[in-house]
Amino acid sequence: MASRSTQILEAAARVIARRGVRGLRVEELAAEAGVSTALIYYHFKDRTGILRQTLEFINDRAERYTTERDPDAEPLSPREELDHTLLLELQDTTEVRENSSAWGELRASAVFDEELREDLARATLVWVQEVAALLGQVRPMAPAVALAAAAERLTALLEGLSMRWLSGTLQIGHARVLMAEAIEVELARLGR
Amino acid sequence: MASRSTQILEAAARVIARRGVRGLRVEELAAEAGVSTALIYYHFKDRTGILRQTLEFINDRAERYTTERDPDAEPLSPREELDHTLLLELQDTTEVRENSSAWGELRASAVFDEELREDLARATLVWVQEVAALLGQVRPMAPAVALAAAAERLTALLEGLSMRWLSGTLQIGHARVLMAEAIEVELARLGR
DNA sequence: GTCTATAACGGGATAGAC
DNA sequence: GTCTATCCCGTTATAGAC
Repeated sequence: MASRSTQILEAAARVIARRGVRGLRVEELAAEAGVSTALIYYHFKDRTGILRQTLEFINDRAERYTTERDPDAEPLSPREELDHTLLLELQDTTEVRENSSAWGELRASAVFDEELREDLARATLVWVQEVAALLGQVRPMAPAVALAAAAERLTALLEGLSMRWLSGTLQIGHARVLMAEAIEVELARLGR
Repeated sequence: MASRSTQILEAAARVIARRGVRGLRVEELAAEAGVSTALIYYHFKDRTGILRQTLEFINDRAERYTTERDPDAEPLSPREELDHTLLLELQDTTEVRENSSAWGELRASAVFDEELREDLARATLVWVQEVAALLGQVRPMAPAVALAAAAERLTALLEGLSMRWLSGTLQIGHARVLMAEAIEVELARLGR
């Protein structure tokens, strides 16, 4: 059974996906969690505290759905794993939507908030290196700098496509096609 | 002499670059423009109206600095014009920074604000078609759908790189290199 | 731990004079 | 067209009962 705090954090993730970090209203969060606003303040210091812990919560959850795989399923080839990793973020499921929204909010907020930058830069670096490593498995002969550059482009593109999807500029299906082609394009270059 | 409305919009671009769309306070905007808050509401319907027109304003301005060229300079080749158009958005000047910040904010805000979506989608479409046309001049034999897809990827990548730059995750010089290489990569594919 | 009720305040928007 | 003054609503946060 999830604790009250967890229940509130889950509700917060849903509200943030719907309204954004800066659109989160404590009253709406309370309604979403089925509790009173006062109880929110019993469990969390203030609005900023809610936000910080929610982003942590979302990050942990993303780690789970990105990494975790059915142990009975046959292992993926490097190429499949690459596609899997990148295209997983372009799926219209509640969890991915919530996560992508929060990530986009975090990225956009960091432009005006020094405090967020370091965490964001570190998380981005980890992600880029992960993708670079996967690219390296598919193209073992490619030089490291080329792999790094391709990984930076693919992840930056994913962020761009994700924002266009979430902001209603791009259909999710089309975004996936564009992303898949981008992987092709980059691999073609790395394979020369 | 710029009109009052223009003066306010210029101030709005500066405030948005500093505080973000959601950090824009009408009072701060009034101070920045050197007028009263009431005058803002004389010239604009409401806060959302300010935002919408500012988007239009920065778009027009971007159009200007992207398109406009010294009439005495020799004309650019299609390829040069393509590089020019895309790399201009990755320059550390006040105007570009303001435009990119505002654009990123509007993109992020549109995720949670229906009202902004249509304008943003239209502006994006215009931009994508412009880039697709330039790509078509460099690769006249490429099919239209391939040109459109490449243009969507390049512009989405530019948005992604721009956000990383503005949020302090990526050096501007490196962002330019990545963008330039992306153009190479896409042209290589279109040229097959 | 959880609620109801409300204090306190920030900020969008307007009235009305000039 | 532009200002000063202010209204008033939405939101955060707390007090105090249970």
